[in-house]
Amino acid sequence: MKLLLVEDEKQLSEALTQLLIKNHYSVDAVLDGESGLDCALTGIYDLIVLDIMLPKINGLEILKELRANEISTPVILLTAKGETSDKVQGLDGGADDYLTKPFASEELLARIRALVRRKGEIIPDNVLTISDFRLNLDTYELEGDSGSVRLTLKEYEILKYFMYRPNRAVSKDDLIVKVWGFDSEAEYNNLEVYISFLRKKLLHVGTKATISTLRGIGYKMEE
Amino acid sequence: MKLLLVEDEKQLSEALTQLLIKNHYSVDAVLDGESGLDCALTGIYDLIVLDIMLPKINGLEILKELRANEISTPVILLTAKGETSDKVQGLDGGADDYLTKPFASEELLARIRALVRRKGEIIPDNVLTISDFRLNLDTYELEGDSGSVRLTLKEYEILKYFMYRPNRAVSKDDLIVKVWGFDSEAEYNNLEVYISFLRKKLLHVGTKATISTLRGIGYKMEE
DNA sequence: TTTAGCTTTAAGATTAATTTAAGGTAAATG
DNA sequence: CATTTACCTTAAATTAATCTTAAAGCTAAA
Repeated sequence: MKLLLVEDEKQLSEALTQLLIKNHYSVDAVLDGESGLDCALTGIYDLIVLDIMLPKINGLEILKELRANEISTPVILLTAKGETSDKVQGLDGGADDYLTKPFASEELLARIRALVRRKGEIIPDNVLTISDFRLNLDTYELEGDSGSVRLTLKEYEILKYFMYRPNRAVSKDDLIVKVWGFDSEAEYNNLEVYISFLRKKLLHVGTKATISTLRGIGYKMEE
Repeated sequence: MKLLLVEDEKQLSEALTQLLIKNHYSVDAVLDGESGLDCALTGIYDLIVLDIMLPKINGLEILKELRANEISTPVILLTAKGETSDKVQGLDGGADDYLTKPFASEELLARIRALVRRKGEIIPDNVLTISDFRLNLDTYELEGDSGSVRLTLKEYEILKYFMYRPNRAVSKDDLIVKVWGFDSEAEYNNLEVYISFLRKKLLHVGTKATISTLRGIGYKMEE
């Protein structure tokens, strides 16, 4: 998680940098608006902490420029006490949150956490996760610790069905109805072939999860 | 979790209501199609169990009306035996699942769980409990204080039969009919072998419950 | 039309559940 | 007490379900 800190008061900048590093963020700190804008425009940051009062270019202009360039990195503005108009302008200009100096470290950390989280919610990652592997619903890819594979449509649908019901017995009939349709002529063997394919792919991406067979009952995905 | 039950056979309706309440669902039951549609249109239910043959408005029409009003509450249709065209129409019309009468309670519960789960909620496993051990109906596992074991299909069915009748005598003939089917050629010895298997597994998971033999009568599971 | 990639079919191999069978144990009977 | 009968337990045999692979069949895109 990479943060950009744009703050000209050297002492405060260093203190915040220390604080953020201690909390496992990777931090780039710059001391004036011009450098701030340059860095911010790269778009590589997960979040920007931006002071408003800055030499050369002020924070609000940076923010405006950023949004004009369609960079949607979340921004927390730091404003001096009482400057309510800054706050309004800032939020109107696309800031995600603001903090009035002086503030408690915990306050800043909490807001950073909230924004980083919110970002995750705005762009919901369409991924189902079970133990040590993931099924990416957007790309039809099965992702594990030692790689990822494309799944075909049938493989995907079968695995998805399992992933909604981890550690539960699933009957072949139910699976066939869900994947091939209720009026399909698909035989058990069709499903069995795909289970075989899936097991290979699960192995290939290096997950510990397995599809175990329950003879006469069906299958069960075990984490 | 709020369910709507639309079923005109009063006896069945009441039986199902009891069953669902026992399984911790909150249930509204109505006896004709008109009321059914009114209730369903409120959209407050998490799932609807809908009979097809109904007075006033039939189930398929209710379903159609619902979907036309963009109400996407999951629907399980109840259909009389053999009415395949109903089934086809129903699933085409936006039903999520269907069940042919007569059906086992467990079957209905399982399908409700499956549909509700699809909405992303976590549903606890369905488990039968007797004194100090449990039969997990979703995983086919026997769970005790000192571990759990997989049961095979026959073991599972026999144990389930006992657990629905704790401390009661059970005849061998009944068990054989239930597990092997009424026209099976299974000998008493077949059952006896499985009782032996089960006793071992019960011991293994560390329960105090036992299956005692009643000479000339059958067996009894004692807590 | 050709091609590539899925899906289905089919057949033989494998494996685990189930059944059979046989020898032993304990309860009931007389 | 002897004997019958029901039941238990184990291991081997059988059966049926499932696995796996390869090839054939499809379908949509090039």
